[in-house]
Amino acid sequence: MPSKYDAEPSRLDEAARAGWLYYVAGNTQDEIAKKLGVSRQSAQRLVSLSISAKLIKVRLDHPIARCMELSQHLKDKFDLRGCEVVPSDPTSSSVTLGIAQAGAAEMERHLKSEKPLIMSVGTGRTLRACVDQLQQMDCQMHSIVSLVGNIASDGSASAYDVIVRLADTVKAPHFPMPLPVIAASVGEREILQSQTLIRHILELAKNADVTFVGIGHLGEHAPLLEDHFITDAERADLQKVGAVGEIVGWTYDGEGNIIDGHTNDRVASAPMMPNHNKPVIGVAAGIDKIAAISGALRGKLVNSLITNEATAELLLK
Amino acid sequence: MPSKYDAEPSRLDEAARAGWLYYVAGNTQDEIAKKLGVSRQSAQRLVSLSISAKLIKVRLDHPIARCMELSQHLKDKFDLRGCEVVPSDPTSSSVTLGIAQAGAAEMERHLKSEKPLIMSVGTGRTLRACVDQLQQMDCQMHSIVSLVGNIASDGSASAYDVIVRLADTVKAPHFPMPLPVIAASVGEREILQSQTLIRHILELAKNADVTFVGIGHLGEHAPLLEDHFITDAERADLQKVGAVGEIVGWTYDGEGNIIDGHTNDRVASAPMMPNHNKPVIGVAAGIDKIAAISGALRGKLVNSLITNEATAELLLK
DNA sequence: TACGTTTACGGGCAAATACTCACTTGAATA
DNA sequence: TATTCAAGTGAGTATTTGCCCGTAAACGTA
Repeated sequence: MPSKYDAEPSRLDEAARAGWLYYVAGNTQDEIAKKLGVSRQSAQRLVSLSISAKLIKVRLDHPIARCMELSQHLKDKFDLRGCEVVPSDPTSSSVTLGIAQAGAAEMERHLKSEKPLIMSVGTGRTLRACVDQLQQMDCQMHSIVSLVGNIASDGSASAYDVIVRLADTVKAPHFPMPLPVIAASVGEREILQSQTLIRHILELAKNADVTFVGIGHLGEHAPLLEDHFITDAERADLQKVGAVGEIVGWTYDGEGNIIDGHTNDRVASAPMMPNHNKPVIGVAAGIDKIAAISGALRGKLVNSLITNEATAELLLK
Repeated sequence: MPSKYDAEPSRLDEAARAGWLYYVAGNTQDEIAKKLGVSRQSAQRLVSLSISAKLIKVRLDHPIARCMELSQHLKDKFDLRGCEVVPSDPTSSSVTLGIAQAGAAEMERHLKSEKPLIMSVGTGRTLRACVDQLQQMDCQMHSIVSLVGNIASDGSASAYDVIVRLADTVKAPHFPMPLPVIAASVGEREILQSQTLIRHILELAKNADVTFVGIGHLGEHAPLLEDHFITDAERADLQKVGAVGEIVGWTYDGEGNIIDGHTNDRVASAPMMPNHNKPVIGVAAGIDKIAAISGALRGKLVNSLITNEATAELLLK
């Protein structure tokens, strides 16, 4: 297997070099071509590769007035510890655009801490996008624990495996939860959660110093449904009793009250802790998530929010 | 008085937004212009402002990034034409690992030139390692000339015969210097260097288009000593008068000034040319060479450097 | 060895971007 | 009120970049 110190630098090494020269040093592609001894076209390919391989990470470091304003209003209205609003691109279809970078920055901020901390994380597309924006770090003193099972109904590991990727990038010890999101029965949940290993993980999660979760809606394309954790009948049922959103599998109504019974009887995730005294950061945006986010904020299921401009405006309506 | 949450966005806000749309969301400046309701040129100015105001932070997440940064700092600090820093493998004891490949690549880059050029080379373990990494080429139009004698004190050819191996690999006419590195006396040097053949070689060396040299230290295991070109007494003597390093036999102090007298009176190598206007590339790494490399850079005995990460960090201290 | 397939390369060109210059605006000042 | 000056604007233009496409080398297969 080729190592990092291979005689000939891998294509990615060259791409990194080209990307650095282009974005950091401000060379033109012609200059890069000359320096690396390749044609201009090859240099262009390398630069382009450095982006597509996610080697280049761009962030905006400026509080845009409009976003600051929205964030302040959200903080006031929902009594939040923190709130970050990133600009929206009205024409972009990507919901995680911008959110991902902001989420990653917030994660890094916590992970940079000298003293060991426990970070707990949920799962989902949004969190995964955040984790993809993280820079490599060395966080061996921290621990990362999953709040939610990563076993899909068919037994495979979830496609949005946030924790492994996260721990991999920041080189931290991690504790995924080898459980389904929702157990087959109440009894099964009892049995699963009584395992020593799982109890240890749940204990860790309870003591987490900071928590990052995504927020799922229960509409037509509910993540829980799309990932086959619940059936469409169950979803319809939940909606009927007023459920509007879901965090790590726990469904709740418009006021943020955890739904009694239904699938919640079988959710194997770590329990929600409304009004938690540590940062619990929800990362979510999108028009179809408005009700879900609003509920989570009202019920104080999360006490911090990272979202975008458009979503923030709707939440303040 | 305008508050932080003023409705009216400042120019920097607009710049931030434009920068965000450009770098994070990937819009073209035309699209940004449309969205912000300004002309395309203004959009360009905003984007450009977002960079010059350092609102946009670009990071390269790859081990190479550190090397690029170090290389840039070295270039700035010592006013170098070029500088390449290769990753260090902290677990490897080999000092030439990586350097050799980088050096070979640099040599090849020059040798690929269509128009005939003269390459002059020093000697030593490091250069030998570079040459061993060269690929076969056909460079009959170029000439390769040695800067330094290859006759050891016992009359044998040096074990690190760089030039013959180099010329052999790239099939170029070559001019080794049939001299000792250090003549027995000042007079002997005169006689040796007055030979027509030698004078021709020295003339060639003076007109070299590119030069590659190793950098030797004068510590306990100084190459000059180990190869029996100088005695331990001479070495101690040189150290006493401040010599820290040596290039093709010429010893110099911490500021890169060639030592007056001592062994330098008898060095038979081509003369050093500080501040040369052609590339003079030093190839060296290792903790015991720090002072020697630093001196060579300060005195502009070389104007380009190929080294490794660990050495680069120490040089910048 | 011959042949089909994949991969990378570089020429060329249209789109996108950066830069220059002459002009406008508005605030400060004589 | 006139003048100066800094900052911004749009037009025009040169440079840079992104991408298509034909060619060639590399690779796997028969």
